[in-house]
Amino acid sequence: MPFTIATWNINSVRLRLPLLQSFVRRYQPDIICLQETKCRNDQFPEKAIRALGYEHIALNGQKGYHGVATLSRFPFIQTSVMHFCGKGDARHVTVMLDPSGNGAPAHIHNFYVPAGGDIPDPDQNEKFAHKLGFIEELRNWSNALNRGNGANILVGDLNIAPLPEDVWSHKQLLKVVSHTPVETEGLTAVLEEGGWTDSVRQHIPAPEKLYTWWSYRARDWSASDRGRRLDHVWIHAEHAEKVRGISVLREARGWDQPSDHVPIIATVDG
DNA sequence: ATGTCGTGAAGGTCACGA
Repeated sequence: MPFTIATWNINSVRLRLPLLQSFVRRYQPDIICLQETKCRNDQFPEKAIRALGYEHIALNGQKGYHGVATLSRFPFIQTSVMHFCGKGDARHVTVMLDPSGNGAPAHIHNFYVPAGGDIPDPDQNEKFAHKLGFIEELRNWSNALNRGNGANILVGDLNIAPLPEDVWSHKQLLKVVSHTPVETEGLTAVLEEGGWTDSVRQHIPAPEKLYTWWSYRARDWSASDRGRRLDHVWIHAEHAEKVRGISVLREARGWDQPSDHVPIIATVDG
């Protein structure tokens, strides 16, 4: 049986709990990977989320910033969190589950890569240095990953728009953090060396423009449409055909009190 | 392109991160 996985940078799970509830009622994903939950684990609205049908919740939160959570209708066989760049930042959680019960459990890796600040120079900007360091550690982790029998699926807000068609203007964003060559080449190296497939672009190929984030600062986000594709769904190439469909919920940017990111939903053969 | 958000600690607004 196919199952669905959503990834969504929700920009505060407590503020947007009503939005999460209406998202669930409308789309009923089996697994939801959230980023920027912005709360400690003991502040996470677990009861409300269990009431939505997600009995299994893996948390890696911290006060005020960052934070990831994976919500599931299926039980976890195992969960783990990693810390990158010698920091305690809450930017990763992996869950292992077996939706089809076929003994080949899937690993779902949920990431929130540092945004990287404004100046794209690691010598002038510690946040950009942190972002590059994080990508390097992600690459090492990905290259060393034990693949096992089941699929590995990597999702989240990677804060990098790798392709020219992943931003509203390739030329105008080459010096803007999220689309600089050192970032796009770094992320592409993680993808290629790790043997991953970019499932979103497999289903919605370039040169079609595709975005998952639009700034809050635009007067009219939809009319100006100056977006970036910062959120991703990857699967190892040998399992790529298991991803049957991808939908990027652009409409979610127009919901009341929206996140600046929209959800992506992947349908996966179990 | 500096416009808008969310959080936290104040303290009835601001600094910070995005």
